[in-house]
Order: sequence, then structure tokens, then C-alpha cells
Amino acid sequence: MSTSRREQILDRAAELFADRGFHGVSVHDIGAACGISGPALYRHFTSKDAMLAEMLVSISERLLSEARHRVATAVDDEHALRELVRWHTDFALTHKDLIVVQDRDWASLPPSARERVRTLQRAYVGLWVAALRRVRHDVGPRAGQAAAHAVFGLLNSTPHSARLGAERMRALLESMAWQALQAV
Amino acid sequence: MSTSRREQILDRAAELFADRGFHGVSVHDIGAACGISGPALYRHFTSKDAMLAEMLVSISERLLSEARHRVATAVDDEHALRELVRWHTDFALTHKDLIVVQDRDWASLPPSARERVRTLQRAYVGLWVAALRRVRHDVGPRAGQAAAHAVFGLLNSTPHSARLGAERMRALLESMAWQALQAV
DNA sequence: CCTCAATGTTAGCGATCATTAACATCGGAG
DNA sequence: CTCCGATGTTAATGATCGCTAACATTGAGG
Repeated sequence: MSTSRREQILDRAAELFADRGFHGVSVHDIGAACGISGPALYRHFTSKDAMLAEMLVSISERLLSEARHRVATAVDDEHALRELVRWHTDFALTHKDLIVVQDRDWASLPPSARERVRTLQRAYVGLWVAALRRVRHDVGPRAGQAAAHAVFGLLNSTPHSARLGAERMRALLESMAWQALQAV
Repeated sequence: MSTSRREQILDRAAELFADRGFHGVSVHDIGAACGISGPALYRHFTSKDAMLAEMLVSISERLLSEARHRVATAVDDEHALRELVRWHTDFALTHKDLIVVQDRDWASLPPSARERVRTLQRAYVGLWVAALRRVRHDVGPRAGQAAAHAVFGLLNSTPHSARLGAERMRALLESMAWQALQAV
């Protein structure tokens, strides 16, 4: 099936990009990781850039849309913030490769995809800042942004960490992130 | 003077690597950023790899040796941990480029430098884990490592953050990091 | 059975890259 | 003044890369 091959390619490419960076991986490498040869990839994607673009745009969209949903259905502001932490933690733990690629290879995107990802990420950060400021009224927009990025950094540290068991890791990261937010 | 040229090259190269990744920067680019042409770099470094190696080995050494000094001269265990947070925050704020390059392009190092950096980083993490476990006796080595990496992620988020003024940023990051450690 | 779209293959093209070669400049020591 | 080491330059080399071309295989539908 075509869909599954496309997805396989994106998955393998994400692993390779996470390991060696977009420019450190050749189309031959990606093909080999999928059991096909390099040029065969062009039956599924128009270019190597397009693979990166599809990868990053789609995760940015998923991150944002699920975050919106959770904020919208939260019972109050504090729960909204908690749900954001929970969702981001969940995502970071289950998509380590994409997390790495996103903030490492963003600059390698073609301009239009770069702009799109930027917009989506801004919106995502905006959700966090808004939620945070509804809970803590004395926090300014700048400080809110810095705090959000700091929490992302904390949660995204998961690829560098030793094995701790998914469940204990989730609990640790969630409580560290929540605690860090109390300091803002 | 030769030393200053070498340092200029390393500085410019760090900026470029931070922006576009090691493989996304050519020796011509690095030369141009220094006002000389690409091949002229080979009068100062034996290879492009060697520039990255010198860059990463030297910052790993600085991070570790200063951290050791601060732990050794701290009045008690809690102050040792606090000094580690302070030093890492300081370093991250004043060397954003190197922070980015270190965890992005580590895999592009030639094997011997990669091993050396790995060893230094392990020792650095070890300092954190030891300090943390002396303060919180119920923390295991695995959890300690994960927590240390999480705090690094939080503090290293500084390159992604909006402008907040160095002093306010330092205060925010330090207190968030310290607070996060209380959750371990 | 035949056809055609989907999906592969290998060969090759032009661009770019890291590196080396060959040569220029020039300031300071004898 | 002369020489030479330090530090540049441009040209060339061999490797690699992204991508296209040309061709093979195959499986489903008329």
C-alpha cells in the first residue's frame, strides 16, 4: 500500500535525521533504511526537502491541534495548563526522533514550509503563554514565552536521558515541569 | 597574532554551526565569515572536523573543570548543587552557540574526539548526580541522571527564547531549574 | 491475454564539498 | 638588503550528493 510505504520512509528518515542531521543523511541512506534504493524515494516524495517538510509540518499540526483540544475541554485554567504539560510530555516520550529533528533541522526547511512551521509553533507557544498567564496574572508575555520554552527544553530532554522506564520517566518529567512552572 | 585568528575562526564557525549545523556549513562559508577564503583555514586547522573537535572538547573541559571547582569549594551539599545550577545557567547564557552545537553536532565528531567529549560529559553529569543524591538520599542513579538531563534541557533552552534581558532571564532560569530539582 | 499504472532498478549528470597544489605577499631577523 | 616563515590567494582534484533518465517488473481490471 502506498500510504504505508510513505509512512515507513518518513519514520526511517526521522530516525536518521535525528541521529546525524538532515544534511548528514543522504537519500541513499534513507532508501537503504527502507530496503529500497535512493532514487526510488522520488516515487513517493518530490524531493528530500519535501520529506523534511512533511515531517515537521505534520508534527507541528498535531502538537497544536491536540493542545487546542485539551485546553478547550479543560474544566478550568489550572487544569488547562496541566493538560498542556501532560500532552507535551506524552508527545516527547513517544516521538523522540521528531522532537530532535524539529528543533535541530528547522533551518534546513525550504522557505514556505519553514514559515508554516514557524506559524504553527508560535500558535502552540501562544497557547502555553495564555494558559500560564491566566493562572499567574503577574507574568508578562515575554517571561511567559521564556518560561514556556524552558519547559519545552526540560520535557524534550527525554532523548538524551538514560533509560528509566517510560512510566517513571513520564512521572518525573511531568512533576519537574509542573514544579518549574511554579517558579515563574 | 595566530591565536586571535584561530579564536576568530572558532567563534565564527560556532555561529554558523549553530545556525545551520556542521554539515550545512562549508569551509568556504567559514572562511568568508572571517574575511578570508576557504582553503586559508587549513593554515590554522588540519581539517573541518578538527575545528568542531577543538570547539567541543574545549567547552566540555571548561564546563567540567569549573563545575568541579565550584563543587569543591562549596560550603555544603546544598550550596554545591546551587552552584552547579548557577554555573550552568551562566554558561548557557553566555555561550548559546556552543550549547546548540554541542548537542546537535556531537555525532559529526571524528571518533576519538567524540569519545573524549562523551567522557567529559559523563563526568559532568556525574557531578550533578552525585550532588543531587547527597541532598536527596532517596534518589537513585538513573533518576538522578534523568533529572540532570532535564535541568540541562531547561537551562539550554535559552537559545530558543525571546529577549528578556540577560539578568531577568538568568533569574528566571535559575529559579525554574532549582524548583524543578525540588520535584525529584 | 493485454495493458497500464505503480513501483522498483542502474547509469549518469551537474553541482558542491573538503582538501591539496602551486604560487603570491609581506613583515621581521640576521 | 635578503631571506624565510607565516599567511594568504586561485586552480584543480576526487568524492559525494540530489536528482533525472531510461528501463524492468508486476499485479489488477478490461
